[in-house]
Amino acid sequence: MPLDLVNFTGLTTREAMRLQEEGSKLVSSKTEVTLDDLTLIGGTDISYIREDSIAIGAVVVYSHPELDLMERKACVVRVDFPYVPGLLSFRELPALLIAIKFLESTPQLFLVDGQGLAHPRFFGIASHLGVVLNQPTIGCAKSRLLGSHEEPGPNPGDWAPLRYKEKIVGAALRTRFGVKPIYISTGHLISLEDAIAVILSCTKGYRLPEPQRMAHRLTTELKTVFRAEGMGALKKRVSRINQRKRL
DNA sequence: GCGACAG
DNA sequence: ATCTTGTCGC
Repeated sequence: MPLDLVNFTGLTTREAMRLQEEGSKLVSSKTEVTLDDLTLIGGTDISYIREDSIAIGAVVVYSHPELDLMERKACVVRVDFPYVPGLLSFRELPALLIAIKFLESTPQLFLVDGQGLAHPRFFGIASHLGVVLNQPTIGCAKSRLLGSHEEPGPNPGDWAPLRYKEKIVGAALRTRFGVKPIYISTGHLISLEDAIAVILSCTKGYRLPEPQRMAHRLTTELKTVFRAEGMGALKKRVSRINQRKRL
């Protein structure tokens, strides 16, 4: 029986780590989509409400290189797996997959909040999502999970390799002058160099690339609806968003 | 044993 | 991630 990288119910941390070791063998760093062929790019994010037991997942699609918002989808789901450094995907992937299923368009590449290759077993959430979807993904994290690097230059585009166990697993990339760098690592079907180029191509003066910013904005917006009007209003809002084809 | 530790 | 007011800087 082939390994199940989607159903995590009842999974122990030991089994989860085992799945990551197996999953990492399926990762490819061969670029499948170059900047010229990239026309639709997706961004994902998750927020939590009710003591971390419920997640609000969101995915947005942007045109490239214009960077116009084309579509957005969301979902509200219970989360069972706790947050454990190194096992993030088992907690967040379910919500991301549900939101992505609602998409009508098909982005060629997804930006994921978290690491890809820059992971203890080289299978962070970006790699995990990429293998499950069999599509290119890039890990775009706001902080470091592991590895070391020198301080990248101060200008947008400057970056320094992130090293872990003698290997370059990612990059500390400066996307905005004088602001803390973000951590880029390959998820699946892309090289680090191309991943950096993609990130820079959709960054508009803010620390995070546009698809990521918008996904985060949507998730925060929905969380506000919950706190102000409750679960009923939140679910209605989500279903209303999911009915719209585009914006 | 101790510190680090994506979201 | 989440809990939170004011505050320093471009």
